[in-house]
Amino acid sequence: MTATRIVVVDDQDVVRAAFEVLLATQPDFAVVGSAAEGEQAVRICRDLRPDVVLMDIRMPGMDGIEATRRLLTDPEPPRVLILTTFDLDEHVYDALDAGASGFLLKDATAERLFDAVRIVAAGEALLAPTVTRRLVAEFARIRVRRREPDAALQALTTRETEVLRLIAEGLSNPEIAARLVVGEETVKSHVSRVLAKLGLRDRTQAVVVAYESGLVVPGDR
Amino acid sequence: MTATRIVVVDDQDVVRAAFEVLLATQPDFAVVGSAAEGEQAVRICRDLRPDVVLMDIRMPGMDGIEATRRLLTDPEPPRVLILTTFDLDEHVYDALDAGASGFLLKDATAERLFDAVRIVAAGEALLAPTVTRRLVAEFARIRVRRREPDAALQALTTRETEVLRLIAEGLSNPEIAARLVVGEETVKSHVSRVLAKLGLRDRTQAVVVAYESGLVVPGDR
DNA sequence: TGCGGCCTCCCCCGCAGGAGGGAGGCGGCC
DNA sequence: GGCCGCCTCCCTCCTGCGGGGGAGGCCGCA
Repeated sequence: MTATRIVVVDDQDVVRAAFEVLLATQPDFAVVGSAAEGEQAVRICRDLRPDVVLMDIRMPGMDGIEATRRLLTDPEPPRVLILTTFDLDEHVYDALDAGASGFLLKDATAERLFDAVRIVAAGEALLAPTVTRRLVAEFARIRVRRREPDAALQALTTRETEVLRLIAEGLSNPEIAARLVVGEETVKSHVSRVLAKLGLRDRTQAVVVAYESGLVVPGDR
Repeated sequence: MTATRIVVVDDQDVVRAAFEVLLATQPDFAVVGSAAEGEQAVRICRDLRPDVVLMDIRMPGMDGIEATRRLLTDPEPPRVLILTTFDLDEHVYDALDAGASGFLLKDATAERLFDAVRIVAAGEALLAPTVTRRLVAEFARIRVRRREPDAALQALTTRETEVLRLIAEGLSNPEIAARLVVGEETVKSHVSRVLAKLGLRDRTQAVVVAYESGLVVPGDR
């Protein structure tokens, strides 16, 4: 098996050199190039086609996030391993969005760095636990909501739920009546019962409940 | 530095034995125990206090997900590395939710397994790229919406946006007036201008726009 | 200096929408 | 058979909201 081809991107010469030396101690790694800035990194990777790019975020000129985004547009992009000083860095999510495969704190041990590069090169993703926790938390939030709308909504009849959903589309009573092909009076009594059952004052609050309960999900229309 | 203490949980004796032998080849690993089922795994971990648990998902009796959940209730829980046969396994998200630190395909190479254990032991999280991609995609969906609500909303002044946000909380005009410490008439004119600028008929539609545009995100309250 | 945008407050008007009743038809369940 | 829940429709009352004006004060910009 051939060595993992690596490019190091960091604006600080010392840091860059340190990583290069460190990585060179591993027989299965080959540092094929380096860059001090995003624009340069993109150009170099286009030529050298590394397997993994160690990418600093904060750099003069094009930053690591944008560089990552550019790199990922390539049909056969390298894996990008982001190096951050603080793992709570705001940019972490932007980097994920840009397509980074992982994060590593700059103060990680050499062994950790080696493991990380190998993991990322193999196509896995590596995340700091705090990041994962937040990601998972966000994700769990969506899923939980998606499977069980909300206790209170269970009290509604199918027709009432239907009406609530239409309210949450911003329809007026006459419009809902037209949509359901019933009289407006009918709609009004449905609406009244929905509000009563949910303990709400007006249809505006009903819309809020519809969204917050997960009965209606943004973007589903 | 002491060896990483590992417990292997898998209902198939052969698999369990294979992992034990494999892990034993590494000087920095120490397999301290194993279990064939969730209940047993929880009990064993309580006594042996391993650093990492290699956990199969599908098992008779208590499955890996539930076992993970139980293990994580411990004040100083072990890191759980889930072993799946297919990384598209439905349970992946449940496992993340339960607190697993990572996933590994059972057909991974020995080196990958070793790296994975070390990574997880160090407190990082390891995810298969497909899982990460889906997680990040979900997450990005939320964020994208969060940073750039919508073109039309840009036309609103800060005060108008503020009012829209309060409308989207289900507040009436008098309530908004109280909240902003201004007259109700003021609120009415703000509301009117919001509706006019966004081309809406009533506040109900304004709530819909607030959610659909991402100005307001379900669960943020 | 004047202009324009924003926030503030005020007026009148019309109406959709919500409260609070009642009532009939239909289906399922006991 | 009788009861009950759901869907349907009807009535009155009235208030909250939105439309359509106007107006004054403040600030930033030209």
